[in-house]
Amino acid sequence: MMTSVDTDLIRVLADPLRLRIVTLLAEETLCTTHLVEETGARQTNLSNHLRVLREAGVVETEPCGRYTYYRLRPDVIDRLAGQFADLAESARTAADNKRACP
Amino acid sequence: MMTSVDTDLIRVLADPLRLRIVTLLAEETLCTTHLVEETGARQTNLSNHLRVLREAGVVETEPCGRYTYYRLRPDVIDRLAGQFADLAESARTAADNKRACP
DNA sequence: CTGTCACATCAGTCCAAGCTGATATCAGTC
DNA sequence: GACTGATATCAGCTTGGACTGATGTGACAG
Repeated sequence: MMTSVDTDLIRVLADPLRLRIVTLLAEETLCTTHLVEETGARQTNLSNHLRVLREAGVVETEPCGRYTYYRLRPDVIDRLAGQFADLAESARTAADNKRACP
Repeated sequence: MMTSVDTDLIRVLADPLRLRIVTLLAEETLCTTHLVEETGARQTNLSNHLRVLREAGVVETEPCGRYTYYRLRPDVIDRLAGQFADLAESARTAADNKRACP
């Protein structure tokens, strides 16, 4: 069984600011203005990161007048958690597999 | 409750080659030579990545003569899986929290 | 329709980090 | 000791991607 983790998804979450955004969105649904306040990042920068998160399917948007709400998609995060759990489980099972030196 | 994920740890795992190494090590304990064969990467490159993984505590080494065995630490991966699971859980709970527009 | 505000896009800069070749180190073998 | 093979370290090159300022677009208020 070759448990593999979604590389692209991790890379998306590996940026400090993006992870901060995701953490904030795990608590409540916010729009860009709120995120600017919370993170202190420039609007342009934030907008770029939100685009990455959106294209990766990590967040979904809900337009509301001239505002845009961002919501975290729990299933995506859950899938990732599962992949890591499988990896850890696999490592535990194969703890004593040691390939012989060539 | 502010569930936070270890940024440094994710960044370490966000590299494709490093994630490949981790996946291989989840199946069996290997030494550098094996990893060179499996991944096709140069020895120097691999050694650099292994250093990063070692310093992050993701893998542990076991010298064996002139070989060095690398073993994955399941607890570290498990902790990460738990952090993501918490994040997803938090997002589910707070699904309807929507901060009002300013 | 005009101004303002929220948000996205574009073009350019800059730096962290991945990759490499050369070299060092250390363990076995002869 | 001399030699070979396994692994680590070093210095330099190069590139992806994060950040920014300027600008575009679209929605609401007046």
